[in-house]
Amino acid sequence: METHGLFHTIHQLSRLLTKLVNETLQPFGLYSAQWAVLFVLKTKGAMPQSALCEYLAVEAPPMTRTIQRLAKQGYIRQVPGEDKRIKVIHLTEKAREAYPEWEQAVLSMNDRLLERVPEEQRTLVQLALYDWLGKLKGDLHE
Amino acid sequence: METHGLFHTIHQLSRLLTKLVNETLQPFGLYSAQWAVLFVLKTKGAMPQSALCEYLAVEAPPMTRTIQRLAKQGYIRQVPGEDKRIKVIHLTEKAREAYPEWEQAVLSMNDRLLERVPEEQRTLVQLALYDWLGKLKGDLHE
DNA sequence: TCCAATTAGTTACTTAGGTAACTAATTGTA
DNA sequence: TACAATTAGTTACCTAAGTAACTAATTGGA
Repeated sequence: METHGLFHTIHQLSRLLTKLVNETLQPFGLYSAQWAVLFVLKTKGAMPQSALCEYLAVEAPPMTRTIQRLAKQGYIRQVPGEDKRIKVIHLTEKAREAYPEWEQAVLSMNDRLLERVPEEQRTLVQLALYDWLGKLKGDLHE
Repeated sequence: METHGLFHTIHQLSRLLTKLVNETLQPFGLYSAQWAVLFVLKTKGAMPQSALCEYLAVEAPPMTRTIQRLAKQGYIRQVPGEDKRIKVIHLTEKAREAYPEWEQAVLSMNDRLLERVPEEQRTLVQLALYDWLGKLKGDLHE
């Protein structure tokens, strides 16, 4: 198991986790990319679209699409900022009402996914990956 | 940094790694999904398309597409098996000739990506993730 | 033996992400 | 101040992976 093994494992994990979250959210008509946005808005409050991109480390075009779908579903509002280029994204009342149910489903799924990983190991892996990601992103901008 | 953090980190890593490999392979007109197939064929030898799917943990339709593109580029041949449903995928001579150059580029990129991660930590994370992935896949089939 | 069930692969359509090229608004500078 | 450069967001088109529904070949059971 050399470098290929690690990369392949990460890709597989990423795909599998997305798939399981999608299954969890299916009853609510949501997909993982939409959930990520809703979660950030609920946790951090309303923010410009560009801030959502930065926070989720996603380029602008996919964010535009996700935002547009959420708007169509009535879960967010796009409020023009005083800088007229900016769209500030707000959760709607409809989203705030439904949110606890979504969150409950996702959190209990997450717990189920992680219950087989010992707490200590989990933290260790998390820190190591986070650190590695940071270094990689740092390398890119130099 | 709770469960969301870990999942988000894994997704970001996966996307970033794919992106960097794609950049590495761009001069050769290859993409990461194609490289994965070429690597397996070179390492394990010719095999049916279904075996490639299983090995790379990818569903049949994306594999069909990748195979078709590789065939169009002249890097693989699809040889009908004695069971006429099966297509056995072989590397062509053209692919074998170019392979060392591809491999050199990818391996040196991989080394560069991992050079900032201490050897010991790397092994530890690799084993932990591999173990976790195995448990998750096990849970699915029960 | 013959027909139902399974298997290998394909086709059509979906989510999710990326880059390049664009528009409109704003900022900075000669 | 006027115009160039930058920024926010969109549009068009790309890779990559997924599901559902299909065809063709093979296997197994009544």
